[in-house]
Amino acid sequence: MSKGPWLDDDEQKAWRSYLLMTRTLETHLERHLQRDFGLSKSDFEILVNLSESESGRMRAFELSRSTQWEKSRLSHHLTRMEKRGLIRKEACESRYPEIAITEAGMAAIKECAPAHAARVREFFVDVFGPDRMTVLGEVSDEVVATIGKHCDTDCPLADRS
Amino acid sequence: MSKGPWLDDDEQKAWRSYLLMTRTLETHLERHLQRDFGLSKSDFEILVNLSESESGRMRAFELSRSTQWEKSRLSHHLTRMEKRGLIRKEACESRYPEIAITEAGMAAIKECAPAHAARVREFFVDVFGPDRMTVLGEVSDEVVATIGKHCDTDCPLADRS
DNA sequence: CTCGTTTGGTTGATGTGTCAACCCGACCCG
DNA sequence: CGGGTCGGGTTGACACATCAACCAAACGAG
Repeated sequence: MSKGPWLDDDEQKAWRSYLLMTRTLETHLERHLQRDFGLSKSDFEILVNLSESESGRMRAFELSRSTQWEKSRLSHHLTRMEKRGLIRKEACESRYPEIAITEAGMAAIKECAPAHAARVREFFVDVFGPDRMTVLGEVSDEVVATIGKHCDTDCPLADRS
Repeated sequence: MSKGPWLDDDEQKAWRSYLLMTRTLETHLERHLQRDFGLSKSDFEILVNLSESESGRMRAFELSRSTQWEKSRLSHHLTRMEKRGLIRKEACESRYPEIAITEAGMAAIKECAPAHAARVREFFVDVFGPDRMTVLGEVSDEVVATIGKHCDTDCPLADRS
């Protein structure tokens, strides 16, 4: 702000390095997941959430909250995942279906999680090292908080679920 | 490596903070671009590259190299952008068409670039501050290099253009 | 009670990304 | 000359994301 909107050369350079890094890392992890286990990043995210819940079942809006996905995206993706046998929508007493992870879904995530974690460690965590990793965690939270503060009063990023 | 594949609690926490940050920042910037200027992140990336070239025209494979996109994605997106009048594919002497930015495309990016840069500054660069930003740039390059090294000998991430 | 609003969720249209297949000219090797 | 194969690019089918519209039950105020 003190320096106007534009980025100076150093800032540009660092920003573009960051952009390249996030893209490279993301595509690398995603391709690995896809080609070795047939799971997309989205599949993985859903399965992680379900498998970390006690009962292996959650309501759709809980998933929506924890993944930050739009409800329609979630709905579409869940029907696709159901078709592939990774989850099941099962009716329960109170009107809305619960989303349950299937045996196949559980097996899939148990199989790929260690390899995925190993890649995250090898290509990211270990490259940063403990100190820089700690700093990254802190500053990430700050960035999220800053955007959140701005959006509370300005734009509807907080998902109109 | 010394610690096995799994992430410990601190690492998990930092990693998830990072994931949340990248997603939040990306969707925020993208929504802003879309709603205020009608441009997607992809449009923006193409237009930046073209507008930064001297002549305002590039061959498709140059764009492919600098954006790191697959050729088919690029081809599809360019035809869509041409339909919207942001670019033009024009024949030149040597067999392949050149991609040229149009007046409309130039106008679009000139209009949105300052606001975009301002948001990057406000929500990211200024939150990091100069020191942490410098470190981020360095470590980003290291991560990219690490992944690149691994993929040279192992998997075809380097786009089989 | 009834009407309006909120909440949880689905649907369809459309835009975008990915994969595999293909096209075609150039270049190389026999 | 004849056939690889490589580089640059297009195409079609499909998976995925986004947006707006819709639906039905629940809630709240008049």
